[in-house]
Amino acid sequence: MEERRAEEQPRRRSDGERTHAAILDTAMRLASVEGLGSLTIGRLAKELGVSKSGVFAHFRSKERLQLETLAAAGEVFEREVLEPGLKAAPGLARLQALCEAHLSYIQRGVFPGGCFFAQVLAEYDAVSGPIHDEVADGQGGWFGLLEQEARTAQQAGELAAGVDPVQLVFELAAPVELANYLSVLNRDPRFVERGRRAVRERLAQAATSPA
Amino acid sequence: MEERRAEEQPRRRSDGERTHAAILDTAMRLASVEGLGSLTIGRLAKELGVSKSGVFAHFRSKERLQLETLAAAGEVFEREVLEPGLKAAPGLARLQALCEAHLSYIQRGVFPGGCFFAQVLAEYDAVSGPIHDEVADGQGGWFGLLEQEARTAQQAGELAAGVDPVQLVFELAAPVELANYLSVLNRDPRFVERGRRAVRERLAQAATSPA
DNA sequence: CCTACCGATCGGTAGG
DNA sequence: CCTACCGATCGGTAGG
Repeated sequence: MEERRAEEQPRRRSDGERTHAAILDTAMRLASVEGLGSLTIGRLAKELGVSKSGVFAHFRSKERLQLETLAAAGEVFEREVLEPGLKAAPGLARLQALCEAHLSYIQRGVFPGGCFFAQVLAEYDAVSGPIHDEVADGQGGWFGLLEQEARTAQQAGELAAGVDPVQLVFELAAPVELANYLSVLNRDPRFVERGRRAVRERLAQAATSPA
Repeated sequence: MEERRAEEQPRRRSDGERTHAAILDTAMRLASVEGLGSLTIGRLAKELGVSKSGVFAHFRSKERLQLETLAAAGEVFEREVLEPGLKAAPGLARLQALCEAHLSYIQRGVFPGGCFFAQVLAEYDAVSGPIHDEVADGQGGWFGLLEQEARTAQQAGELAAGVDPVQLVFELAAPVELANYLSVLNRDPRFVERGRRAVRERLAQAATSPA
């Protein structure tokens, strides 16, 4: 028997699921600014106007809250960076599109504190534990994807034979990363433009024909 | 009347000054790993085997402790990066030496969590206040120094006339920054080598004669 | 989802 | 530098 839900469409998700998602949404915004370690259950509760144990019940430990927040930010990254970037054709075009999507996501201020993963990377790079490991995995996956596109580009003759794909990806990701930190630090989007220029010039230099 | 101090040389500094310096030393190490915001007076006290108020008395507020820790880290940076880098002749040689000194300081693990300023940059880029402002000033000063050397190099004909000194410094600093984060994240010094290679190649490309 | 509570720790103060 | 203390907040639990 089908239930009639015409008037209730926005409620296909249960209230509990919607609250859960709302908590994670606030948690992502807070953590992008102040860090995942500064997230506190009480602070989130106040921000959302619910009781502390009301928030706690959704996660059962602070670490699970942190890990779920990280996973939720991963979904945002996929939607805002991977999805638009992957629309480009494999190879050089896609490599450039992924870098540009990353820069655009920084420039648009998808997270108020800049790139969520740049924040937690710096925060957990020297701290062992499950968050460190998740961040390292995510970072490795992102670079791996870029390297794959660089190899595809090279096999297609779009990149010079002498180019090292791993080194190239390092040199493309570096200005994007710095653009994020400096644009947030100085509240100046011109740093994103510097990153964009660096990426374009590095790609043009590695390409077999002028871009 | 001169006091005889032959046996007491290491005590030219008073006990209070030595304790103060010892607290800051521990604070720098802790903050480079866990962040300046995670510094707590109680934690420092335990680490040093003194009472909480014993530590507190040296700084009178947490913010002063943080700002003094930041200033102490600045002195380390001057000693470990600026001083060796500035020994090189002004211009291209010095620009390269400053980048190399920065990479070496990362690779040597002067701070256990990697570059102290990379840590606090990411931590405070989106958080307003005196720490943010100090970090922004320090970052601006460092880039300004590098840009000055780039201009000197260009005026001396060591860099091509078409090179934008500000953009060049951005593109030199970016791989150093990423090298820091990735070498710490993956506990793998080969990322420092990637940064070094990127800096060398970028400088060689900007130079008027092959390096 | 709530109130009420636990022990631990926070930054900071008083008084010595 | 110490002990002793303050109110606030932490993560988490009990019981509903």
